[in-house]
Amino acid sequence: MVETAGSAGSGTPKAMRADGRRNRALVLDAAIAAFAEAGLAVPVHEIARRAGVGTGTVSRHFPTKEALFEAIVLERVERLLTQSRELAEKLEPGPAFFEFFSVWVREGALNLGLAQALCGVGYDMEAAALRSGLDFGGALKELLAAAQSAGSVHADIEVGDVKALMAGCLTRSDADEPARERMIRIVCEGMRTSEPRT
Amino acid sequence: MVETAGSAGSGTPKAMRADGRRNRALVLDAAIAAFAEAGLAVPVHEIARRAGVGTGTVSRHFPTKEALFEAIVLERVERLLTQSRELAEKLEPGPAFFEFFSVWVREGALNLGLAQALCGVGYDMEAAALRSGLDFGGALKELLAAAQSAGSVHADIEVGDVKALMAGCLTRSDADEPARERMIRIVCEGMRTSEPRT
DNA sequence: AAATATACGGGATGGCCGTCCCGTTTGTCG
DNA sequence: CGACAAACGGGACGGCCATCCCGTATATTT
Repeated sequence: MVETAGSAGSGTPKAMRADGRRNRALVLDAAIAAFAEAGLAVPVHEIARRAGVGTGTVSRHFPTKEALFEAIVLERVERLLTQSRELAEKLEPGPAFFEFFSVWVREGALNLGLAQALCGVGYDMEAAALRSGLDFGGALKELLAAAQSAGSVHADIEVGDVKALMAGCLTRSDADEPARERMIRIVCEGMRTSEPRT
Repeated sequence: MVETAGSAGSGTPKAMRADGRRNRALVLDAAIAAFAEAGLAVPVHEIARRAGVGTGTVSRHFPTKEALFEAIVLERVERLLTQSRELAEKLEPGPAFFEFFSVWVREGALNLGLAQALCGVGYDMEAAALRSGLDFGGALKELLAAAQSAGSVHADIEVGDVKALMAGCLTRSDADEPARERMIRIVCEGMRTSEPRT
């Protein structure tokens, strides 16, 4: 299940009806599952069906399909950004950067919707995130710069390169877990200045 | 411009009218440009408009949008496969493999349609190619196996990994040429057993 | 328990797009 | 030059889908 409160946490505007909260949560859960499996392409109709509600109920809680998608994706982005901040504190710059990369790929791989958001397929996640005060690009930029200053990552690599390769590791239909790890390793080794090779 | 003949080169079934050939070529050219820019998402109407013909003319020459897309993509795939066969003869296994990878990425980067075909976005290029006797997967597999036998590429890497990473280097909206080369280098270095670093 | 606002469902609406059709035009051959 | 088939154009059709609307059902309040 998911948080049961109203959309924006600005006070309690009026107190929601109980079935309202319940259905909202049902829709969110159904949407999370549906988007994870089929990405943005899933019809709203289908989400409503899964949630066991009418399409009107979906529309009322989330005015557009994009709004629903965004609510879900941004929540996940926020969690991952928090995680990345912790990484930056606990680890050396190099490992922090590589771990950040791996975490995002692993998470995105379980979630077609997030992967599409990261790849910018039909939805500009970064812009939406920025609108909500979540600076994905900035976080990546900092970790990359630190890792480069520490000499762990080739100096000529740019943020966009990393994002694209991240997306690359996600754009795979038959991604079983070992395959994903191999791809992560390939890209990380390619970015690394020295080569430990496991 | 493009080849002006009828679809399958099996003899001359009936002799096409001159305007027929001309319009067919116009449609192909327009479609090549449109698919390269916008990928499969481009509406057939738009292709017709660009070609300066009616939508009916497009439909008549190519019964479905997919058929048109396929005609274009497979022609390019064929050329690239020929090129890859030449690489396999002229170069050592390792360099041949890396060059193959680079060539496909460079080519695909100029062509959103081809990139989508490679990534399997809404169209299974490999299956279509196989139907036409073009074995993309097989060619890649051979080059990879040879490079691995020669010890140039990590032994645990699989064909699917390479395809996915190839796709990854293509899934980038803001791909200027140096960025593309950086990504190619990153991935190739990551796959390579020893690390020359330029 | 009655009153009222809130939420529900799912059909109606409108837009987009691929494909097909048919009245009209035009190239080709005798 | 005349006749005929080939090709054209673009409107019609049908399917898909997001969004909106409104009569009905129900939670909440007094």
